[in-house]
Amino acid sequence: MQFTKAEEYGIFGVLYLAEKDRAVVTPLSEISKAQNIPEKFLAKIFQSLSKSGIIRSHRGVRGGFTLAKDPSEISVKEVLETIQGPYHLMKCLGDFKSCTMNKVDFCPLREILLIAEKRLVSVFDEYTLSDLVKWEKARTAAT
Amino acid sequence: MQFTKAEEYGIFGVLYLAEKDRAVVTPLSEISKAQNIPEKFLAKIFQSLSKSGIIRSHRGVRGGFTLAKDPSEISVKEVLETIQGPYHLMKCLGDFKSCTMNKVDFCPLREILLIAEKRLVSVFDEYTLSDLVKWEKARTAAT
DNA sequence: TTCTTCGGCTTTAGTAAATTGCATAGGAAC
DNA sequence: GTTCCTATGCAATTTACTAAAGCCGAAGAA
Ligand code: SF4
Ligand code: SF4
Repeated sequence: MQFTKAEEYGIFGVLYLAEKDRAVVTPLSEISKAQNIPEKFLAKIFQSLSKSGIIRSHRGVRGGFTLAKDPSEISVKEVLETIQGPYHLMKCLGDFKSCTMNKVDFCPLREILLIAEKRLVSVFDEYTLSDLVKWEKARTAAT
Repeated sequence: MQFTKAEEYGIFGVLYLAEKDRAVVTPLSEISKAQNIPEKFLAKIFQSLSKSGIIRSHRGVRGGFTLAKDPSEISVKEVLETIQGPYHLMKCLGDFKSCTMNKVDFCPLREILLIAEKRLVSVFDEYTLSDLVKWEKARTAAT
């Protein structure tokens, strides 16, 4: 529900890959060091990302990770949801049954949360990793 | 950052008041019982709401709470932010200095979070308590 | 004075996030 | 095929925050 370290780390992890050539295999240790992320934590995150087909893993000597698709085809939403599951402002938004109070039939708060969440998630769906990389490059070029 | 019980309880608490005539003084015990909220928890929430001028407290025998303004003048955002402080998807959005990684100059993730948060909060700013009451009444009338 | 209801503070319990550790498996290099 | 490197998988820990309860004091109507 909230923005968590895992998500932040995940984004920066894939972003690091997105900034390189897709063919370059990058070990976890390098990413972890470059982005200041606890290595084991990033490992767990990358495991999920690998399973869901966003990145590809390569074991053995000189192994590591590469992006599985082009950065322009990976939405921010995709990355975030892979890491922490569907983003919900409150559990009941995914399933009305999980309402903690006993609003079995109707809940005005839920209505407004649905609207809010829809707008929120749409932002993450609109942007891709290549957008982020673009912004960063534009910024460093400007200075 | 996340939607918390306190916020949910707070909304339902004021909503209970909003459904009544503004002149009626309602004790915490009644609200707590009607909405299934731990009384002491609700007490703490109402304390903040009282301080920020959303509701008014009345002590002594037959005391309790009333709304300080008309429901149509109380935005959902106002209530939520009173309870848990400014809503931020990540701390750095309020203050760049509180960045946990060392992105001192620029951060692409922050850019996208700013956009997302703006859209999210705008929803809560658009609706007032009277909107929620209206929805509820429309619903109960329909069934 | 008395009883009721809010006010403010402290403490406890519960839950989830953040991090670390270790033993295993796959695979390149030689 | 041996060796070394790097990911994989699971368990355990620490930390942080949420949720809730408790206690005593203050205000105020009856
Ligand atoms: S009371 Fe409303 S907002 Fe809360 S969990 Fe139930 S449906 Fe969701
Ligand atoms: S790295 Fe970016 S998103 Fe994360 S705290 Fe710093 S500014 Fe915010």
